[in-house]
Amino acid sequence: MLDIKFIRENLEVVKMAAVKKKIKIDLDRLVAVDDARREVMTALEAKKAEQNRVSADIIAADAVVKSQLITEMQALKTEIQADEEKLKPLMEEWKALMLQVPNVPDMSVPDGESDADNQEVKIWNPDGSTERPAPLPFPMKDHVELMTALGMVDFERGVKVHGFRGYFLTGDGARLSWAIWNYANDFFGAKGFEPLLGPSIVRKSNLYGTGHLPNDAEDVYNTQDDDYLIGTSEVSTMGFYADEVLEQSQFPIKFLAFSPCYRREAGSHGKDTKGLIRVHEFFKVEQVVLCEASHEESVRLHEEINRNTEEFIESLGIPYHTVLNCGADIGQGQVKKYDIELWVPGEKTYREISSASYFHDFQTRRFNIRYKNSEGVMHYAHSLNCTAIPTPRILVSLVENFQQADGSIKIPEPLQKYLGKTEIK
RNA sequence: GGAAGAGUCGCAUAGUGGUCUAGUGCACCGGUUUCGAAAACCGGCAUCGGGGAAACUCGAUCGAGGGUUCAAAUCCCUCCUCUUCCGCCA
Repeated sequence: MLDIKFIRENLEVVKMAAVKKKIKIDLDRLVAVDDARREVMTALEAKKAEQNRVSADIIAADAVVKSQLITEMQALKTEIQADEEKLKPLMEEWKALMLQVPNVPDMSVPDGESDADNQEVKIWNPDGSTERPAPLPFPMKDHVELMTALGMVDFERGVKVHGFRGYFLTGDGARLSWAIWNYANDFFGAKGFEPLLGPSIVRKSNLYGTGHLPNDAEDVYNTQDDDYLIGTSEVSTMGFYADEVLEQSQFPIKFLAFSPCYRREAGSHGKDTKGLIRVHEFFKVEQVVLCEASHEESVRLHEEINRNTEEFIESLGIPYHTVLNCGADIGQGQVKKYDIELWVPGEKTYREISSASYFHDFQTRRFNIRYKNSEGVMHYAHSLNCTAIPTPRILVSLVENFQQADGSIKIPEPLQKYLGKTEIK
């Protein structure tokens, strides 16, 4: 949500933002509706002021004058009701349009038509080279073959129980997941993140707050009670402080949230039909940050949380690159986004593992999360988030990159103590 | 799932149709006093929206949304949340 005042005063900037993000919205219509809304509101408020004034007279008046005034007010009431009826459809259209307005992307966000236009800003390899990794020096297996052979995953029974994209993690697949979660908790905990386990069934309002609704409705599961399953713990974590006034001294607030994540993956039925890359239900450890309303602070923390995840991946020794997402590949509320993508030898390409975004006050306006600064002035906080680690997707790169010629998997050093062994075979 | 009670400004509370421009206490901020502090006293102290250069002004907000009324914190309806009790349950 942007401030209507900002939209009116910077209309061309917001129009450019919509073009850059490939979002279709009629901003001239919004301004016209806002004009009409203001006009009706001004007339309505003048009538209410009159009503309030005469109300005071009615109390003091004698019986004759009183009944006369009441008759007058009955007529005024009809007019007020008529204005309110006029205002209703205007407000509905106004709100619907306001929910569509994109946040303005940062100057540094490149133009582009799709994720193919994201800019690679970094390539990292354990050996220090900055080239794409070479093929493995032996006939390699993909993660489906590897993990099935090692009893780490059971797709057949997963599909039997859940259907398309169903899976069970079994044996060392499950153990490795626990090891990753525990390692992530320690790793990010050492960076000042406070663990948070919250609801994964939430009220609709939280998805409007994060910006997942109204635009991504088809990708979200809901329940017969009109509650929704979260696609990321960002949703419930942002809701944590909804409608609250925080202290500036609390900032930056850093949560490490962990939750199951549910995504319908509508519109991607044909993609990634095998394996653990794209599933309906997964788990994710997520960095969620609230800070003071300062662009510089948002930028600083954005770089920081993205770097946190890079460091986590580096500690595991998995080749990755980082991309700066282009305008078409960043969400409605996001100002700027980096994706970290891990090398998947079986596909000879990088696959997204993490997404770091900042929103300025786009989300906190919708959630009504504010704080008083040192001068006692109320501000909306800024919000950011970045994936710490998703499972099981991380397993794909992990097992494929660490596979040995004999089909066993070497375990990265930091995970060994959490898993209790140095290899899976 | 059932029953009863409750939701008022950061906190605690008053307020059963018009004198509520929502009172009071605490907390907080400024001042007087003091060597300094405490206490006391004086003053300030919600948010959002419209108009205005500003002083200011108008409106909205008493959990949310509707309704009754000339007029609603107050009456009615629906919903949400919390508390207590019963039932069920990990």
